Amino acid sequence: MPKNCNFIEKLREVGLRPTKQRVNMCEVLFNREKTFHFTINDLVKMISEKMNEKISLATVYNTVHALEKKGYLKEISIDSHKSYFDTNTLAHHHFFDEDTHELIDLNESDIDKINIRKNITGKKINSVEVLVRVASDNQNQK
Amino acid sequence: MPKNCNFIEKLREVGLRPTKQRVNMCEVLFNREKTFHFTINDLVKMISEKMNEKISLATVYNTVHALEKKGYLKEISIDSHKSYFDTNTLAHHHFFDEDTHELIDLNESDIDKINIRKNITGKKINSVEVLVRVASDNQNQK
DNA sequence: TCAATAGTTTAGAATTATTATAATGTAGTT
DNA sequence: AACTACATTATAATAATTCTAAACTATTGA
Repeated sequence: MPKNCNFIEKLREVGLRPTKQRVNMCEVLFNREKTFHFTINDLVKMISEKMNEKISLATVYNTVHALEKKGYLKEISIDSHKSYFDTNTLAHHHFFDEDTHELIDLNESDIDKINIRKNITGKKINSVEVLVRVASDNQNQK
Repeated sequence: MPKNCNFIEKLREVGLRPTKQRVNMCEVLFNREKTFHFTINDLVKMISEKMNEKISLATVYNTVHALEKKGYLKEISIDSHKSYFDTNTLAHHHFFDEDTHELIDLNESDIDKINIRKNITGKKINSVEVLVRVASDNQNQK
């Protein structure tokens, strides 16, 4: 979604009612230069601050899942203990910093095209994603 | 770990007391031809059957984590709702079948060597792993 | 061999993340 | 304005995992 667009119309277009909570969530998520990664808890805090009032945790879960279903968010499974979401919904690769638990996008140009030689009969490939785990140079692997 | 080895000695070598529960867990996990993937619940069932008595869920969690820390198991994060473990502890790639939630290992030869062109100062690469999501050919992506 | 002790197992309680529920509220339509 | 369908909310329920403290067991060394 482009910067400074009207999220009321965007939401309506995809069949989601543009409630106060949803519009605020969209502004927090999409009204920015670069895509980013977040957890549900991060998002609750950010929206509550923006709105200057509480938002129900259940609403954030519901709305995140609604946006995910419409293709505006993507869930990232990296750490089994936390669920991350990404506003970059294209298939892409990540660095995961094992020290800070920070997630960093890799550009297409940072990695060679990946060719999968095996295929499974009756199954098609939906996505191919690489996870590069990194950690501080002067300490051992966790 | 090779087939039919004595897990009592193996456990002792890495500093884990060879208790009845741990030896049984090792036999379930490592006394087989091929590496495999499992969840904690799968494992509780398998060990209980093998022992012909109940094993505490807490013990399975403790022991899986002890084996993981010693490098005999590896956690795989694919599905944020379930935690999978793998007896193949080498960095390797996977197919994930989105229909059945089955996890299939990819051989080294099934995929070209991956070259990461970007690097982060002060960080070293610990692993590079590819996840290929597949689904039935005649249905849309989940 | 046998007691001391340090690590282990256990059932159940606690915690955490997520989903369900049901009452209240609100957007869109007439 | 009023109806209706969908949303939001606080709270309860559920599920996965971790914690706790008492009972147990493998190891050590007298």
